[in-house]
Amino acid sequence: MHIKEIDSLYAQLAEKLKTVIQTELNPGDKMLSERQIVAQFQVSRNTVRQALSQLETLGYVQRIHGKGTFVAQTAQQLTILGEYYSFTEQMKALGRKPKTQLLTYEIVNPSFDVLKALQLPANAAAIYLKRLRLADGIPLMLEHTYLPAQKFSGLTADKVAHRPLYELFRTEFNEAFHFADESISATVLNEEDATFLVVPTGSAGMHLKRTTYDQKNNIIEYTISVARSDQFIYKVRYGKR
Amino acid sequence: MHIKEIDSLYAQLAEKLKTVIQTELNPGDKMLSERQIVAQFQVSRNTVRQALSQLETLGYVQRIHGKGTFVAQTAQQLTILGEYYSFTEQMKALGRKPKTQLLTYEIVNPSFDVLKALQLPANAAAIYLKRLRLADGIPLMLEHTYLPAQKFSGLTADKVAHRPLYELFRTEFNEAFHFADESISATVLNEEDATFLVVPTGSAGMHLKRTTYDQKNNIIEYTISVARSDQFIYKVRYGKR
DNA sequence: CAGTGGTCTAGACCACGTT
DNA sequence: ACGTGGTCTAGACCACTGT
Repeated sequence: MHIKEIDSLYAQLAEKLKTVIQTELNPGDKMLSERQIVAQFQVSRNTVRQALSQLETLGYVQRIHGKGTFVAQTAQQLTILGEYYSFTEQMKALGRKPKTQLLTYEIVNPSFDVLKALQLPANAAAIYLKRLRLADGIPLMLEHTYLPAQKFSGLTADKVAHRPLYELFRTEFNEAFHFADESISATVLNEEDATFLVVPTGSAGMHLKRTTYDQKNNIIEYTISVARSDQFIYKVRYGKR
Repeated sequence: MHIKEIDSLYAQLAEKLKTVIQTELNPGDKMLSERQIVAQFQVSRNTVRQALSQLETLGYVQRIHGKGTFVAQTAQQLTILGEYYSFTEQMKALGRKPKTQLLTYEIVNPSFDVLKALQLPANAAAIYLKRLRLADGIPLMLEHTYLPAQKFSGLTADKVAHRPLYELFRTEFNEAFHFADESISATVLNEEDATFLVVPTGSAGMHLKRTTYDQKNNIIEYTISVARSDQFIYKVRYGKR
């Protein structure tokens, strides 16, 4: 095996730079500037930028406008248990300072997909919440939550902004978490999501869609989340219980 | 909200092209060539290529060397249940033709991370399997599996190549799946993984790490998988059982 | 063969951060 | 003021796909 293709110039350059990074430099070190690489390797600056772009998307380097190119710090990823239902409690258990920003509170006529997920009739209203979850000030995930408006008619923006959702379910609506279905996929972050999560457009992210059921097997919540994949790992256990 | 920044030229161009794609074209349609865009929008070809690159990583278009740029087909993603333990059985249940290619069979002295995951002493050997999973001929995931060599000493390459691993566990070693821990994260695919999965380097992918336990709570398997995120969605259920 | 995307060059100016 | 990465240009050649 190990068939080596005749690579393009920038791919060769990226390989060379990768070697330099791994053998001579440490995380956080500043490396050669683009113009220094141009001079040293006798290639055009566009070629250098192609090589550096590849190294950046693969997570080897980080480029900062006006400062330079740096060997990437490998961030410590948080391990989040999938079945855990309270973000706030879980963050506290991990010794992190959780924060939830309520960005939007609206009564909406949801799209067909959302109606289907909530198993609501065509004209039903839903409460839409857009919330940003942070740990130690670092944005972790952006959540779009839809709740059946009829069932949770007393749920005001003020309440949502100051208390955990699952706590409100229990105390104000006598609804307890029974089980949840979650689907997980990976995507490249678009500009809007990337802006909220403070990462470059094109970074890897996780898409989580969760449907939560109460004790009577009614759907009480449908949440679509977009998460920074450099900041957390999702952990799941199968089988034993 | 909706603060609009003064974007770069290529970002503006990308936005214009996106509008054209969404209003005038259908998936699979061929769109303007790079040189046609250059002529029509009065920008340089590099700028056009920057815009198209962005649209490609965000999944709006697909560029094919020698043919042209096409509006992306949104692939039908397979829903894979996380707790299911046999790839082959699950694919059959979904009506897909599964195939597993055994790429590597080796007895190795695994790295520290793998030893730790398998809870083996420092000098222990492991069986290393590299397998590519396909459905209907499309590569889905690349699996790196490590098994404790002592426990599975009779497991030959020939057996592994022709029968499902969990079946061999049951029939030849009297080891049954009890439970598994799995961690899930998203990354951008590096060149090697992307080559096996037949997607462009830099596409989004999922990293799955699974530790499987038998009835006596001994670890019988540690598998690191890299999966194409355009081809499948991982589904998990919490709580009820 | 013509047309397409892929790579590469040499040079220019802009925007940002530090000194 | 200076050096950095970010954007943009105009032009060239290569590699691939179809006719």
